[in-house]
Amino acid sequence: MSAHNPAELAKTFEPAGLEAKWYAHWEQNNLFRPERPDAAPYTIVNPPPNVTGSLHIGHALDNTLQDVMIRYERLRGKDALWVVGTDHAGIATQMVVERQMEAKGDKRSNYTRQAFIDKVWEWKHESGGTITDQLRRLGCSMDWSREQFTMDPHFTKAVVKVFVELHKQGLIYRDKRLVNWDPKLKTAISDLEVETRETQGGFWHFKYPLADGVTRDDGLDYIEVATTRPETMLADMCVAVHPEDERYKSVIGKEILQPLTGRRLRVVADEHADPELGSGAVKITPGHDFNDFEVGKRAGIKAADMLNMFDAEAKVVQTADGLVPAEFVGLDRFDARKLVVERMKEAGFLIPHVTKDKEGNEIAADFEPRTIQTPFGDRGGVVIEPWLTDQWYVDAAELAKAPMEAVRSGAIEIVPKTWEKTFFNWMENIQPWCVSRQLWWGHRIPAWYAEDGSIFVAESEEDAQKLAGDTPLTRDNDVLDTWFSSALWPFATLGWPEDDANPPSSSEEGSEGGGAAAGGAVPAPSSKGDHHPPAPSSEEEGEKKPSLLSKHYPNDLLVSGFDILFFWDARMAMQGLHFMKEVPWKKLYLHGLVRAADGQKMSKSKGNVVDPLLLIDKYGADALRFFMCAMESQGRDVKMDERRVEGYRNFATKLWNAARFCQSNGITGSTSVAAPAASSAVNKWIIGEVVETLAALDQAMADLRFDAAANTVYHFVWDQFCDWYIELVKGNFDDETKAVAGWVLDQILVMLHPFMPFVTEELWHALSDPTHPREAELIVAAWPAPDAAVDAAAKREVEWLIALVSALRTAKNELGIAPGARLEAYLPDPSAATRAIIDANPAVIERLARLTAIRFEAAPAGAAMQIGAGDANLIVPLEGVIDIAAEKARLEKALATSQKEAKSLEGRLSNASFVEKAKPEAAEKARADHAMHAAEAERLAAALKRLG
RNA sequence: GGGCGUAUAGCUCAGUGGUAGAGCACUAUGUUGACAUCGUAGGGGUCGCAAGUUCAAUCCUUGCUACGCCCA
Repeated sequence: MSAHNPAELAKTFEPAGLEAKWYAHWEQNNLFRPERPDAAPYTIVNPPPNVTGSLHIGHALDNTLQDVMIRYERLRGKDALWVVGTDHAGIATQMVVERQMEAKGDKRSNYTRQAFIDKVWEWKHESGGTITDQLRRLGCSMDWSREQFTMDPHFTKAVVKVFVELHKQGLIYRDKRLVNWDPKLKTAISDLEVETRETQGGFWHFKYPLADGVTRDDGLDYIEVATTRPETMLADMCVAVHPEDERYKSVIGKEILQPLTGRRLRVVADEHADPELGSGAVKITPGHDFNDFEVGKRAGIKAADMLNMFDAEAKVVQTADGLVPAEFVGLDRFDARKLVVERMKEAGFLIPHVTKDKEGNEIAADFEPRTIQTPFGDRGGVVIEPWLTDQWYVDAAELAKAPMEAVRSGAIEIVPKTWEKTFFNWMENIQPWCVSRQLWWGHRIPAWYAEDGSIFVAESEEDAQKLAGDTPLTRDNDVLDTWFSSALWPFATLGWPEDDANPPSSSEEGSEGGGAAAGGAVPAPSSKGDHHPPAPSSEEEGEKKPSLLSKHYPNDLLVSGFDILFFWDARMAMQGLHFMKEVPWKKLYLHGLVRAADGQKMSKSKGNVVDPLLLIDKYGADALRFFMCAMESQGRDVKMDERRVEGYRNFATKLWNAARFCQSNGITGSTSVAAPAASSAVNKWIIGEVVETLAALDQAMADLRFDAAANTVYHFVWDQFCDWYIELVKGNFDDETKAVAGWVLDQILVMLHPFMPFVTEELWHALSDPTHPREAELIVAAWPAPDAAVDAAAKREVEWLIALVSALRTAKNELGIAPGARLEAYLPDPSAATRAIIDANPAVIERLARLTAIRFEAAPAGAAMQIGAGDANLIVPLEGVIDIAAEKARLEKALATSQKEAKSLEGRLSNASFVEKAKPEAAEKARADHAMHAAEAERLAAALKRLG
């Protein structure tokens, strides 16, 4: 059915051309999601990349793993849906557009809100598709016909509904509290968006004089306080001491006269003050410090009364009591810090930090140097200012209950399991989630305010107005945290809240590209084999199809980096369970980071980023994908190793050449899913190897062991099929062998397809039998169902031949005999089985073992080498050919090895407690191994003796 | 300070209660009806350190050391 004629394969495998060709073919023919209404669903939603983003190496890992799963399940006959889309990424996108404006000397404030938003949409239409094109280059088989965007109208509807519902349930509320304020971006951010970094700062000590002539028990008329942020003293409201601290007990309740502002600060007792730390007394600025906020509240100060000394850019403003000296107003926070210290020092209230130099002289400094844990905004990169504002909060602790239960009960399985602890640790200590952002780009909060300050939350302005009566309303200016909307991804992308079978899509091309494309009658492979998972019983004619949402929610799997476990995964679990009453996905697979070759985190500033697109250009997408899978063992970061990518490109070439060789021998693709009938041992053997490989592969996939899966196929293709099967059958392409080889090659292509989709699809068509063309593209072919068993006798036979050939090659190599030298062997008294093998395989013995004959009689006297294979010991006369000393050395070395092994096992077997306590199978194996090594040693000793 | 993870061949990594494997690199070599992006053969590891459990520990337990990550 392919338009691509099977033609003779080119001598070299060139990935670039065939990648573009096949991707376009798949997408145009709707093969990423063929119509399979009756098949069991399999669903993954893609972590939506930022619309501003471009493909980085982490995306390559994350999406490769998902594509492998989707292609695997599609091949297994499922209705595999991989939802794709992009995230509107509030801050990031707004920053990109603002930066563009800045470059033109323009700025956001030159525009109305709506005009700016129009500009962002303009940008999105022009440049927002970069990453989706790049995902295509990686070969990702997403359902592009339903591409989503978190600012799509249907998505907005879902976001609004969620907000209104949660508000109704009291799970979203407005509160005045300290938030993490980013003074550069001028917005609140959530605690997760704050990055704590160590900075070099200082610890300043000050005298805070007691007011009204009060003195402490020790006679001092001041309290010493220390701070890392002296500027905040402009908004100090009290001084806290520990209630049990004897030094200060007598002054609790008395007042301090703050030297700079002249504000009277009460001395309060609070356990937050640590007597062991510094002087044991702390100045309290409830409006600008999270700890102080709590102390202030305990001291009876209401949030509304807490003094604020900063504006949105963290410049000093006058406090409500008007006590900030005029010279400070308008200063940046760091300039204010300098001036505060200066003025305090001038007034004699700075207590210098005294150290001694080498000579013992005292040196006084203004402050004690200290490493400070400083909060930075992860987007803006500036120091976060705790700021007292009204914001919207989600009661995360309440929403966290269901996800925790789901993980506990196993309804959500976290893979690898080690992440469970981290998940619980965060969920159990979760804080209210600040979801309002002071931005223009995003989902505007559906809340309206009356003039008296009362709030109306509703799905539309109309509804809000109904609630409010005829008071004029103004809408909340803020938008929601981007993660608030992406938390709805697993169900809002499937049509919630409409729950329509054909939910809206944002893709303009969607309706044309999707559906039953012309000629797209792709057979559902589930009809081809009985190994497929049972499909749900087909609907009655005319009965309504199950909706997309009901069919594909819960999703089967989510694949994400562990770095977004809290940001995204946990929040999806919260919203999914709350609104759908079911888990968003059954399994959560967390992978690590892709690190640079030296183990460092990749970052633009370090300049060590590896561009996956360049790797694709250089080695092909298949090689990069295979690398990602082969390196993805659970629980470890992937270290970038370009040479390994190269190695997997070589692997693709190897397969290519093997296919080319088969093709040139008249081998074509198979028409049967079941293995062809085979009579020869070699053919029976390779069929059995397919059966074993398939079982190992399926197990690895079930375990989500991508490394094991990739390595299983790799070794089968290279070590079994190329190195031995092809070599064993060379020169003997009878009809049975052609059929078996063609079938095996087909199984290889199918098993490898999830990992290397491009080269396998190309070969699939290249090998198509012109008289029986392929029914379908490989991407929608049937997963192997050999319907065959491992033939133990054939396996023994082929393994014996392999052992013989290997032993001969090794011996020749070690004795310096030309590998191609044709020799003659003697095997007196062969076992019946061995003799049968030899009799049945003259061609192999002649061509691979390079033996002109094996004579079942005693060898003539003279120099000879000894070749062991299984129970047989062949004597290969080498009169005049070899150096006797070399052969002796070789045998002695082998003898030593065998004796060492035998001795070690003998020691174990003669240990009474081993025999008594070891597992029977362990003892049995030890006995068998011992017998084997002992016999080998005996054989080698005899051989040595013959050499004299 | 709390939590998690990692330490196995020169490098990147698998793995198992019965004394270790892969890819790359390295050494030697190039004969057979695809493949030098290849073939053939080979060398290479007291499985971080110490103690314990066990007939037996690279694997289990504890401690230590080093590195990494997350949280406070």
